[in-house]
Amino acid sequence: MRKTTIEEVAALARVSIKTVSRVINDEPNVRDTTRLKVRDAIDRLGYRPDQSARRLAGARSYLVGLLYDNPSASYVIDVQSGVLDRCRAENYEILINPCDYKNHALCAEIENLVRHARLDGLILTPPLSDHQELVSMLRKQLIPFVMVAPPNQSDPARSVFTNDRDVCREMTRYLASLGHERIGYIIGHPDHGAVGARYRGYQEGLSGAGIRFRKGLIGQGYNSFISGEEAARQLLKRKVRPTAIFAGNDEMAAGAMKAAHEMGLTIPGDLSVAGFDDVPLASQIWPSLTTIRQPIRAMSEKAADILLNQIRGEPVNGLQMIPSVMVIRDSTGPIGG
Amino acid sequence: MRKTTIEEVAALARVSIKTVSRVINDEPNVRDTTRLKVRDAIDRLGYRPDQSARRLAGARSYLVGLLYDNPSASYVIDVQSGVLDRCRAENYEILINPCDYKNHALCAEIENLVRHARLDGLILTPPLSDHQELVSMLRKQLIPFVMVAPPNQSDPARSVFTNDRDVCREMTRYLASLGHERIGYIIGHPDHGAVGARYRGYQEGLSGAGIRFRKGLIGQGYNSFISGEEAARQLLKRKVRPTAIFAGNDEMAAGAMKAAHEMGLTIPGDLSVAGFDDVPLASQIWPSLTTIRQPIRAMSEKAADILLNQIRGEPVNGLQMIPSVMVIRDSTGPIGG
DNA sequence: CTGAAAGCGCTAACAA
DNA sequence: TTGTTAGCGCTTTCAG
Repeated sequence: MRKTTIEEVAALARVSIKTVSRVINDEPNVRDTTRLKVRDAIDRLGYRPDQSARRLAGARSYLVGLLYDNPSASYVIDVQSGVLDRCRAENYEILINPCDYKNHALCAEIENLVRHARLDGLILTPPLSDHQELVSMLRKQLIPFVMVAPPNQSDPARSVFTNDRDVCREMTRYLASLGHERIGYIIGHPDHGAVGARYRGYQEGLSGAGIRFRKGLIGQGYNSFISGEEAARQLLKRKVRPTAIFAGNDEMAAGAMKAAHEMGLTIPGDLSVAGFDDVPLASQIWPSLTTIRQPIRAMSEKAADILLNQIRGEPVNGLQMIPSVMVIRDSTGPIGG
Repeated sequence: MRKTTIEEVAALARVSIKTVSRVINDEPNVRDTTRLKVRDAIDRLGYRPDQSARRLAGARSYLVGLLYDNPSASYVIDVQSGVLDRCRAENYEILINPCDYKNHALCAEIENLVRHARLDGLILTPPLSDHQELVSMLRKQLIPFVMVAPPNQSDPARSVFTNDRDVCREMTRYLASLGHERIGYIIGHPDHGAVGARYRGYQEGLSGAGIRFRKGLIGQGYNSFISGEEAARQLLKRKVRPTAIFAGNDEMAAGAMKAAHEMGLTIPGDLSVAGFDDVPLASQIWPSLTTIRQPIRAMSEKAADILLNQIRGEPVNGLQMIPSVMVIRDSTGPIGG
């Protein structure tokens, strides 16, 4: 069974192929009755336009690139499925493209990729959304793009945010409400844009609860398990050790838990631990991790929406913010509990 | 800067476009000197053929589909990156396609996908490699495909294996060598083909160590954390409880660890636990999990190789087996240790 | 509002 | 061993 082509649709609908093309592309200047007739023929034949032919003939490629350099597999999978859903629904394909954000030639490579694969647009996820050089290049080249969780709100029309800061403030206050006063914090990788917002949320949470900020309770991590473990070990070795540790992501929180275990501390009895992201790990360690669920899938769907609109030249509505929510599990509890 | 086309290459090399086409496609019947001349022109111009045009004109699409329905994000990401590497190197693109293996219309959908996207071939990962209906459909339709870790060796030319059974035997004997005699086993999801081989390896390991197989030490899981937790809880409630538990994957092993912790058992003091896969979780829980590292990336690269060869009609060499290896960490130790 | 004709950049026959 | 000529299925002019 051969694929049905635009000609067969045109024949069945008794119009020219150009009219069919107009209908396919939602172009104006087609009488409603004609449009209906064509739509009907399309349905009856199960016709779907050939992407290669459209790409070759037209200006658009119906292809968007998805750029990522994220060590968290579950993050990437969530982003992919969100974007896939949206794009397939609109007959766009996605080109997944793992990157190395430290690669000095990254900009050139991406520019090349866009040109060669004729990408209609790009979706950037952290830490690529934080890559200033890349972002300015795209702006300069007028390449449509959208950023998931960029570090600031300077380009809201091309961004999807979550409320890192608010929810971190909330988490800190929650820990305080359990009686904790020495609440440590492990900062994430400095190259990661959301890191600042989360840290600020923590600080605000402290002051909101009337707790003094202490530099000595802050550790620097790099988003990895091992970095969290090391940072926590330092914090826990102090004379006045924290009774709670809030880490900038779940991997570091898990590392902190390991450090605590190895030092003979029980969780949450001697130490409460909280993370951020709600990766699968969070519910698979013991005790299960109190954390913050980031709406990754919803954010990526929204990002795809924005990008497709942008590509079509349609207006993009206001600030896109999808809230993260706290998930309280077993790794946090009342002080001395 | 417009993209350079085959015509410009032909002009520079002073040959016809057909000759350039022959060189691009590694076709025979081109004099070596001509081939060199053309290659040189291609390099000088930085020419790369337009995929859409090739797809439209030719029989091949330079597109392969990657099918998966796997809850483990790290597994999928590893497969993707292995396949991507190989395919991009050969100028093939991949179409990632999450599936639902329980969907009754799956076969029809895949058939449709192949036809509509004009896929040159398909890579199946578990549990899709175990989907008999799908596999026979592909065979019948003469659609090139390759299976990662299929349930049996009935079609070695289209398969990449690992030595599940051998390495599970080895792990079981390792546990026995630590003094364990009551070694429990949690079976994975029955729909998953590798499950049988792993279980058999366990049984062989027992008899190899001179330990009697006891039905009462076997639990049925479904590859998920929670199923492992429940199965382990049953096993540990028995009057003569196991001193070691070997689970068919890491998630279930983590679930078993949770059950043990909640029952007040220490690991590995009271209970040794081992898993399979070496997902990131394995090194991020406490104590870190003794497990078996599956060479997912290497297997998928090999799978891509096999598929591309098959597509080109080149011969496929013998049985492809890439061994898994044991990774001993802290969740296993001498009995009563 | 609709249609005819000219490509997009390449591969597939077929000729030479 | 090489070149010529038709398309592949669609979008884009440009004319009606």
